[in-house]
Amino acid sequence: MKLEQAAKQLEALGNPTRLNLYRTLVRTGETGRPVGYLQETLGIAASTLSHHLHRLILTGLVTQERQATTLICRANYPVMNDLLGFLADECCADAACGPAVGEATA
Amino acid sequence: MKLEQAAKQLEALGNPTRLNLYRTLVRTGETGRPVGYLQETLGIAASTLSHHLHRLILTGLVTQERQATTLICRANYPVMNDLLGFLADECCADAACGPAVGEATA
DNA sequence: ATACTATTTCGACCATTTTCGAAATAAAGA
DNA sequence: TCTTTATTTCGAAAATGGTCGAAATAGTAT
Repeated sequence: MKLEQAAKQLEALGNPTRLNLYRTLVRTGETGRPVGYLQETLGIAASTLSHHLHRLILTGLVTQERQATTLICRANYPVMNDLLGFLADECCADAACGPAVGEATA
Repeated sequence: MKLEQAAKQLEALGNPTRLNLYRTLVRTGETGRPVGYLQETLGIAASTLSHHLHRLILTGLVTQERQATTLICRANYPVMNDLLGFLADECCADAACGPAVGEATA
């Protein structure tokens, strides 16, 4: 994965409101949640939520699907996994993360 | 891990310059790198680097140790692991994440 | 003390972010 | 069509971020 893209995704998650929002969606699972539900749950202005949602969608971390008048939001798990993979590759290339990390020496 | 703290760390990594810097340190391993080396490698102003370094240090992702006149910077692997664990927990707690990335048991 | 090297802090500038309420749009129903 | 519900876009204000060069500081050696 490209560093630029990873940075964008990390930045998207690097805001408490968005991380909370994203966590809600991740925990929800494939069924997803309507925007309105998220707005009530998070207790922020609809326009603010829309803005954050947009940012998450731009990075690919979240997807939306319309069902009648409501928009269902879902966490995009594969994208999350790619991002985790990027971080893990940088950190745990050698799987020696737990103990210490004698990585590049070998 | 607290959401606020995770958000701060993600935000710290969510900037291309800092992510690049952090990646360099992660790949370097326990030996670490002097600030001056990083400055040359990344090709940014010393003051800019210092600013970014400071942010990474504040979140705990990077540590510094003085050796004579030079400061050695190192990635703080345990902190990275905690962050990965937080993300993995949120993602793979019970949802169907394709390939498991980091076993959050760490 | 003086000088030298390595790094940080300061002061500034411009760009981006976060947030809100008001207004606009989208979809479906009466 | 006209309403109602759900959500986004617009406009704007305050806060934060990223960058640099110049000046200040920390540490060591002479």
